[in-house]
Parts: sequence; C-alpha cells; structure tokens
Amino acid sequence: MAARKAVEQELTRERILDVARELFVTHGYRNVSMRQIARELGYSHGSIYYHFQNKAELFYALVREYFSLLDKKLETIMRKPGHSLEKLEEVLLGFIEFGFTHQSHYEIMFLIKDDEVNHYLCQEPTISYNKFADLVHKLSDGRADSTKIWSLFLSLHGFVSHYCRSGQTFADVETMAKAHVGFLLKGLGLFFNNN
Amino acid sequence: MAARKAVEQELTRERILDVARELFVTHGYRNVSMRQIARELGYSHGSIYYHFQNKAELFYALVREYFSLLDKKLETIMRKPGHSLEKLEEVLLGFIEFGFTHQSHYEIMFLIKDDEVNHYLCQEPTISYNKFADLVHKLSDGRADSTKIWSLFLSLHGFVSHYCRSGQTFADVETMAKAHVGFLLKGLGLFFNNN
DNA sequence: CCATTAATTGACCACTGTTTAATTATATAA
DNA sequence: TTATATAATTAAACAGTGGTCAATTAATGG
Repeated sequence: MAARKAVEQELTRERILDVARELFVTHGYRNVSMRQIARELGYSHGSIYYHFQNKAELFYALVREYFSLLDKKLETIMRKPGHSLEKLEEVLLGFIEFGFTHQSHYEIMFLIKDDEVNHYLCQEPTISYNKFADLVHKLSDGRADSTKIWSLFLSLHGFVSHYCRSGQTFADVETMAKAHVGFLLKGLGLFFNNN
Repeated sequence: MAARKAVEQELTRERILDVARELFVTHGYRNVSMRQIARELGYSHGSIYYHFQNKAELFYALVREYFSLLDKKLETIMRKPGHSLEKLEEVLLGFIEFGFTHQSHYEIMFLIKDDEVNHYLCQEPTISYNKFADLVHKLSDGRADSTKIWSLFLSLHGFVSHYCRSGQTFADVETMAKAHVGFLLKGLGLFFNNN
C-alpha cells in the first residue's frame, strides 16, 4: 500500500514550492499546513518531508529569494538618476511598497518569531538590512548615522507590520505611506517640502 | 466518572486567569495551551470552557486590563509637573517601556493577527490609541497633526514589535530607545538637545 | 537478472482548540 | 425531608497540526 510513483510524475522541490507559494501568498505561513500542500499536489503529506526537512525549511526556501528581490529593488532605485534626497525618499517608500506587495513574505522575513523559522533565517535579514543601511548612509551624504538608520528601519517596519496581512494594498495606504516617509526624513534632519 | 467538585475547591475565572497569567507572561499566547493551564490547575481542560468561551476570550480577559494600565501610565506622566516637551519625550519613552515590561501582553494588544483574538479586541486598541493621540496633540501644543501622530505611533510600534518576545529587557535597549524617541521628536519638528 | 537506492505511502505519535453527553454536587421548592 | 432542577466537572471524541518511520515499490547500476 506504499509506493513509488512513475518517474515522469515524481515530486520535486519546485513542484512543492509552486503549490506552497500559491497557498502561502493568500493564507500566510501559519494558515498553510503541510497536509494542505500535499492534498493540493495529490500526494501524502509524508512525501513532502522527503524533499524538505520541515515546514520552516520549505517556507524558508520560498522566502529566501525575496531578500535578494528587496536588495535589487533598492539597488535599482540607487542607480537611477536624480538627487540623493529624492532617491532616499524613493528607497523608504520602496521598502514600504515591498512589504505591502509581499505581505506573506514580509511576515516571515521580518515579523514571525518562531525558533524553527529563525534557525533558517539567520543571515539574510542582516545582509539585507546592511545593504539598506549602507544605501541610506550614502544617500544622506553621511548625515544619517547608524543609530538614526536603525530608528528609520524600525519606523518603516512599524508601518508595514501594522498593516501586514490586513488585506489593505499599497495603493490603499500610499498617501499615508508618503506622509510617514516625509515624517521620517524630517527625523533624519533632511527636509522635503511636498506636504 | 464525571463529577462536580466540592464547592470550596470550585474553579473560578480568577483561579484560571491566575494560572494562565503566569504561563502566558513567560511563554506567550501561542505557546500556552488550554490543556497546559488545566493541568496546572489540576482540572480537565474541558472545565475551562465552562468559564470561558474559548482561548481568545480567556486571554482577552487577561489583556484587557493592560489597556487601562497603559492609559494610566500615560496620564500619570501627563499630570506630572514639567515642560510639555520633556513630558512628551517621557510619554514616547513610556510607551516603549510599557511594551517591553509587558511583552506578552503587548503581543496580543497590538501585534497578533488572529481573527478570534481580534473579534474580542475591537474597541480597546482604538480607545487607547485615541488617548495617546490626544495626549501627544496637547503636549506638542497642537503642532503634531493626526497624520504625524499616527506616524509617531507606528514608529514606536515598530521599535517595540521588533524586540517583542526577544528576551531583551527595557534596560538592555534603553539607550537605543532614547535615541529613537529623539529621532521621532525631530520628525515632529520638535527639537531637543540631549543627544 | 539481481541488488541497491530513491521515492512514496499510511499508520502512528504527541500535540492543538473545541464540543458534548454523562455524571454528580449543590441549591431550590414542595 | 425529599424530590427536582441547576451548575460544575469529566472523559471521550472530533478535526486539525507538525513530524517520524517501517514497509513498499519504481528506477537504477552492475
């Protein structure tokens, strides 16, 4: 009553991730179970444990790529032409937009406090944060020290995490997000006159 | 094999809450189960459901009082003598300290995204926030509009939620907390020269 | 063709929150 | 006092969770 399937319909990490991704984006880490994923795939849930050590590793694989996606997004803004201050504003707004566009991912990346998840996610957040900090430091012409940058990050994080998985889109909060960024730029000592 | 116990050892909401509180403070909402609480009490877990509708209601009862505790803390600062700006600084720092002193409570009050919990927690957060906003508005001599106050709150929330249930105490992060508050006061357009 | 390996299953474990019929102590009424 | 009704407790059950593992079978290599 236990069997191996024909090779052309063998399970792969990719096939599992595809199904997991879909469920995950709409329901979030805590509301997607290994059995749900397996059911969707037409396999027993045990088979997933052949391809992934556990749930945390599966979702880590799903989320890992999003750290570099965030990095790339910030770097793209960095490389655009324009004044530093405008670009800095874009970076901060970009972080918020990223959080809203990938709420389920953001939840694992920066929000969930789970020992098992944190076991896998030990490097990526730090690396991404360092890139963010470096960027802000440069764009502020060195006027933002590391303490202020950390405050900045926590303040952006507060914005995203409050709305995270609330159902609201970035468009819904864009006005407030811009105001928030303006507020934070002022905290940095960099003024901007659009509100 | 099922029984009612002698009246002097009857279970009460208070006795349940006492045990729940203790477990809850050290382990948090998600890591305390109804069965654990019952075991600790020496009762079957079913009995708890006679006194509370469900887990969310139990922990709601535990957390409810902390909203007014927060209100009182802020009001106490408000009533102290001193300049508005110094008091405003104290209010912001006080919010952070509250979050750290009651991390498990803060988690339910402002952090957890759970339909069942949110069902019970529909008024309290708004009421407490309104009090906070009113206070900040007054202490800033009307210079902080509602948008800026919301930014302020989200930024404080970011600070607390990042460290929440990390094991760190307020003392551990006090220096950073003070810097964060300074940063935010600058965002409000209110300057202060202690760092 | 046979031995080995790789992939899959389903039964199992120890949990979780929640419901409910049965039971019994207590309070109330006759 | 006694019968009845109510209030409190229990154990069993349900449906779910993450995770493990021996057994099975397909594919592979010698």
